[in-house]
Amino acid sequence: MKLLDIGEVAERSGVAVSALRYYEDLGLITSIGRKGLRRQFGTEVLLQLSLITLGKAAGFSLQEIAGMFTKDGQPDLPRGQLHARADALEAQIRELTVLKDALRHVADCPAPSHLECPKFRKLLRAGSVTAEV
Amino acid sequence: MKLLDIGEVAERSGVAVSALRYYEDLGLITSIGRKGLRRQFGTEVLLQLSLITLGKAAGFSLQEIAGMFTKDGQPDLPRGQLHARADALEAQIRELTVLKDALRHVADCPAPSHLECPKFRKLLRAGSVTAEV
DNA sequence: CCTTGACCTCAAGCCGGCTTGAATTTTCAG
DNA sequence: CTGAAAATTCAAGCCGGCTTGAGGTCAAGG
Repeated sequence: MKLLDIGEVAERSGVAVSALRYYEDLGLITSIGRKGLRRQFGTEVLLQLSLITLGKAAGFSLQEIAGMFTKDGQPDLPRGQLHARADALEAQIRELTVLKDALRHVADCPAPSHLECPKFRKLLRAGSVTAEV
Repeated sequence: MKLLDIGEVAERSGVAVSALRYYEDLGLITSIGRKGLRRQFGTEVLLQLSLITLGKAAGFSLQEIAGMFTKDGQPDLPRGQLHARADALEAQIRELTVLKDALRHVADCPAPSHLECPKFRKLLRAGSVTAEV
């Protein structure tokens, strides 16, 4: 199996060298061994990094992601947790959609004060972002 | 006009007292004056806080939000910026949707290794979250 | 009048997720 | 063989957005 220097992992994964060391500290990835001082990574680390990046984008913390790999680096994905996160993402998507519409409305509404526009207020309320004004 | 103690503003806006002081430091909100030591706020601060909360939810930084109020606290919303942010939100929504689908797929796909499932890989690529594996 | 609870200021701390810097060591191309 | 490029460790710093703590002040109800 071809071994990769940390720099090559960084280049191919798009993850900074310093971040890779940090991930190794956290136990998120593992180097196969050393050549002199230098860490050597197997190519499977690239797949792991894809999953890590995916997990981060989905809003998991690094700690949570760490819990999704077994000690030997195999993904071990907790179905329930994933569905829960997917549900959370759906909720977030709905929220962001409301927000986006509110933003467009604010940008385009010719009313003197948005705060008095009933449509705008309704949008806000739909987003659970409102004080008791 | 009725004046509000900071505690009442906190209660009615859902924003912590410490956060309100912080916002005042940043110039995001303004107290009308003091009664003794105590800040007194006008009720319009509640509307401002709604907008601030909205802006935060939409991903604006506090600095950016500060730029959306005139010196006298009137909203002064930069249309272009709002549309740009709405566009960004749309992009984020698309990304999150892909993510959500990927998550559901991972949770349900019976394949031994998700990393080898073509459908999963396709989902990942669609989300621009992939390394050159 | 006096207590008490809400308020005040200021500096420091916390969170996650890295990045940066300094001082070294090693590898590899020429 | 040599010298540059790339790697190493470790501690400290940075970011935004607050929160916390210590120590002090004050207004209003009983």
